[in-house]
Amino acid sequence: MAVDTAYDFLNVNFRSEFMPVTIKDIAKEAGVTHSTVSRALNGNPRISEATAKLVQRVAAEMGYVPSAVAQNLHSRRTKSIGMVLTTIADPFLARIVEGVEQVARDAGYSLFLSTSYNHPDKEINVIETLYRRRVDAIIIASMWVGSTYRAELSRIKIPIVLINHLLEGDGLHSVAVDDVQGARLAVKHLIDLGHRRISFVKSLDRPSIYVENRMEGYRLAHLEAALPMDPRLILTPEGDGDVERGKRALELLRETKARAAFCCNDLTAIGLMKACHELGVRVPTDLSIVGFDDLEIADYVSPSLTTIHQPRLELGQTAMRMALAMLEEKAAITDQTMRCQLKVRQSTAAPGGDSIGHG
Amino acid sequence: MAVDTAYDFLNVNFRSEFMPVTIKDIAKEAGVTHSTVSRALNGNPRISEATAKLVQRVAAEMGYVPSAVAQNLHSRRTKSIGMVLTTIADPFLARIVEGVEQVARDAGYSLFLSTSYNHPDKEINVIETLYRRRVDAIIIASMWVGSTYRAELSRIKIPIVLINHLLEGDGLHSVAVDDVQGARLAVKHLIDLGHRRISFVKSLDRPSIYVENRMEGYRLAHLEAALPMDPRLILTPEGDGDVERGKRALELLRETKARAAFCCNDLTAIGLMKACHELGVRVPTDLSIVGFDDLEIADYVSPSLTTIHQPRLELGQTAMRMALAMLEEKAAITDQTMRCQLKVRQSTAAPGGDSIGHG
DNA sequence: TTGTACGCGTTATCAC
DNA sequence: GTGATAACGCGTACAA
Repeated sequence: MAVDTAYDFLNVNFRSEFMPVTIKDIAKEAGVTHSTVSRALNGNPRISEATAKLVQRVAAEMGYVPSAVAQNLHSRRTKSIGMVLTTIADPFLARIVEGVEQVARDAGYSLFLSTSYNHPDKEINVIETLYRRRVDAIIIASMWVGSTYRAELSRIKIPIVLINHLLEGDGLHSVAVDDVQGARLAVKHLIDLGHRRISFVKSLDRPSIYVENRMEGYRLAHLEAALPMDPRLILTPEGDGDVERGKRALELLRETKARAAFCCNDLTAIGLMKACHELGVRVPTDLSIVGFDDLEIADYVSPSLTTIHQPRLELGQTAMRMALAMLEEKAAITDQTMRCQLKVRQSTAAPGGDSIGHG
Repeated sequence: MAVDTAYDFLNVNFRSEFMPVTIKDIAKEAGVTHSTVSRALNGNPRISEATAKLVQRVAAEMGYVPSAVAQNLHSRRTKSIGMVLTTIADPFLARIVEGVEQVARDAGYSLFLSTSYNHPDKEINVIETLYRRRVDAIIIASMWVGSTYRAELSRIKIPIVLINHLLEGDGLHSVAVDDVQGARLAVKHLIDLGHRRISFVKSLDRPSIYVENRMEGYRLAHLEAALPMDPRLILTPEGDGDVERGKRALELLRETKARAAFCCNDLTAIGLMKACHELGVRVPTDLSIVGFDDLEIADYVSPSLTTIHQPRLELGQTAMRMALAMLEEKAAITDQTMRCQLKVRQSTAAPGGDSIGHG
């Protein structure tokens, strides 16, 4: 491997095949000092045209690539930001990451990605690791941290931005979607269609803050329409994963005589739709279904799913921009909350015919 | 901001609120040298119990977190690996990333993620950036690099693993799925069901190597069954995105009198299914459909999609293990190719009734 | 057992 | 214009 193994033991003038070229190597080759090399490569004006050219040529020939590690040590900035998520495979998060990455890259930042798998201990662990690596800021799109580890978080002396997890104070900032408004939109849509018995299908995959907020939206929509709420319409199916719970929801639904269901998220809605297909319940004729999230998949299923659009890409972009603003110590940063949008597709319609309870 | 602004101009004994604690700070506080601190914190045995305890206590009190940057500079290893993908939002890639991340994390490595958006220049750019950051290895699940930039790649003197892009020689290694075998499985399944006119729906989102291989599997399956191939059955729908092209495929299919379609990937298949639903073509009664990839979504649509399972998680895990092996300079690394599996679901059945061309 | 000195690869501040 | 030299934060031979 070594080019010069004979002098290996001297640990001098020695280059292994895998050791990157350094400015010292270039200096030796070009017959100048390493500081001259540094200047030549960084376009320092007070340097002779000749040596500049020479150094640059030698550097290119030797395939020199500067070490960001060394630069970071000096500048005390890594130009990298850490992102923690529950899991990358979550289609909801993927698009958020994309937004973060876009803005980060345009600003010259790289992205450290790590997952916590919804395990609180792992999550705080991951954050510590990111801090060791001296990322300039951390963006968290994970569920536990905010609520469980505020004390630990306050020890981390770098900007932290939480996504979809509003928290006030302590220098923690966040960007989130307005769940209440979104849910209200969804339920209002069903009410406008003429539905009067609308079920709310809860999901348990995410912490209750979501469910609570969306439930609140459900309540407000009823209030506005002066529609009474029946607690029996609030469903909490058991099962492994959102889709499975969505499937299970159909049995529960049959007993409620509801003709419309607002599901806590798209995956739950899709599970419910699948159960409908298998048991011959027609969507939307027999049952109207609304989801929440607007995953890509919502447009792929048949019938396509009416749902609440979360600006996920923008969520990520905004979070990263907020982190950048904090790094530049701009004016006071204010938490952002973004509005949702109703996407009417094919899974909702006016009620007609018999209820599924008697179908 | 500064704790001690009065001495700011001296640039000595000065700690800003955002400067992380260093071992020197601890040393000063504990009345020892920084090397003693280093030893105490790293569990060096030859150090007095008393000072060890003291240093550790002070370190904890000051909230010391070692700088990986400085450690890396010394060890010349960053314990991080870089991963480049076309886009994070691709559900196919997401699961691969998950596999990589799992193995990486268990081995104490962090993951740098960057995207190339299928833009060759951006891709080589991204790789250079990763190399500057001195990642220990690079894993590429992107399409262009291997074919277009072999010369540039050979300059990067760290282990590189390609996913789903077999390339021989030059120290480049790869792990890939056996597309030919997978496609063969898919088409054989349709033939076994009794189909004799099977369409192959191409997709253009990915480089031709995939299409070629899957086409080859299609050919082999026909050969084995002594079934003649009709070139008119090879469809290349135009459109923006796999799903859209899948939809467009239906018009083309109607002219072929085919009763079965093997789609190049799941998204194309799902587009086709959607078009079928909209135009009243029954799946699988009128048309059997097989996809390729086994995305999560394949199980969510109705009817669920018969497809070829790619071990995506394992693909990522294997790639990362291969990178680790190369880092440890184990015995010669051999490229891996993994087998696919047929997942029979609801979108395929024996042909019956009229063809969709006359429906 | 602990302190001193040096190196890791860069940048920056001095001199000359 | 260029060469020493220090510094960034940490680890570690060597000396004491």
